[in-house]
Amino acid sequence: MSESTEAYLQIGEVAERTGVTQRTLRFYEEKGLLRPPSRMDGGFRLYSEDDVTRVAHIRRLQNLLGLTLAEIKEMVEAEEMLQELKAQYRPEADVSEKRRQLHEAIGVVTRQHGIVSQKAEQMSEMKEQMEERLRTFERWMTELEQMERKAPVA
Amino acid sequence: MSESTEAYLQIGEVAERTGVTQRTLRFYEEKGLLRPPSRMDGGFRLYSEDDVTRVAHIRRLQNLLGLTLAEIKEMVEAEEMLQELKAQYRPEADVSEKRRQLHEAIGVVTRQHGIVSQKAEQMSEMKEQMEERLRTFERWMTELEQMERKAPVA
DNA sequence: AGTACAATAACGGGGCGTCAACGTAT
DNA sequence: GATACGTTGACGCCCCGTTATTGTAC
Repeated sequence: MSESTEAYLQIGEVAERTGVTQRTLRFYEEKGLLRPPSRMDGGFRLYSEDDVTRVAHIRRLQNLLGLTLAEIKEMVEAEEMLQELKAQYRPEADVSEKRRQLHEAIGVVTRQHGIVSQKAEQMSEMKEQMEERLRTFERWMTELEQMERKAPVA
Repeated sequence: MSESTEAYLQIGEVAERTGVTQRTLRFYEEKGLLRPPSRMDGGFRLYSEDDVTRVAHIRRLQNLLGLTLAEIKEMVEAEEMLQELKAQYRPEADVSEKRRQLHEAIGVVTRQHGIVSQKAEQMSEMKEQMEERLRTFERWMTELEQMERKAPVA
């Protein structure tokens, strides 16, 4: 169904598309957040579309949830297990082992979901507060303008 | 109306109540995020309830919005201007100067509000995604359990 | 033979954690 | 005089940004 044998990206393109620097991509690799990509003969890194997705995911976990790279690494590893799980879906292998892995993955995502829910709630609180403050400011501004009308500057 | 002349807190109590370390409190002071508190004769820092509020505010800006301390400092300074503004509300002083300050404060809060809105939206997207993933996992789990029923382990 | 892009190595900075050595006393 | 709490350094870690130097070619 899908064609195009050359979906490979160099580090610069990945950087551009994900909004991180090349340095960051190499750093993530060094820390085990990204699997070492394949290389060209000259040593240039060749990334896949999957890698782009991964980076985007990592960034959301960092920016939105404020997780450390160590925490993110755990999650990323759990996701890899799922990849395996999906890949070996046919070969029935050890079913109880699969159950164990799946259970762990559910745990990870459930924890993530808890964090997101909590943060989302705090966010809306904060948003409300800010909106109220803005309304107050606008009132003050109006009052100040009326003062200027009654007692002009000079 | 309010009594109790001694609402003063030592650094340890502030740390406990705000959930940051003493190191962090001293660091914020060093960086100008907290005004240097008063001191006892021996040199111990004495914080006010206001300081506790400030710290909580700073932390929300850090954790929820992911702002840098430099950015937070700007905001904190804008808030101080507002304190003045409120305090000098009677003394009519330079009205156009007040307008300028108020205008700036409105700008700051508006920017904050923009960030919050955007993040809140991304949050709910993420939450949805996670909920869908969880549903998928549960389905898989059910399937696995059925497989075990048909072909028991040993 | 020049340009664009990539590779590794190394130093630097923000935001604290973590001693160490020493002074105070809610 | 022992205990809990506080003070100022100073060094270290994490997550990269930023050169600098050298090699490769989607």
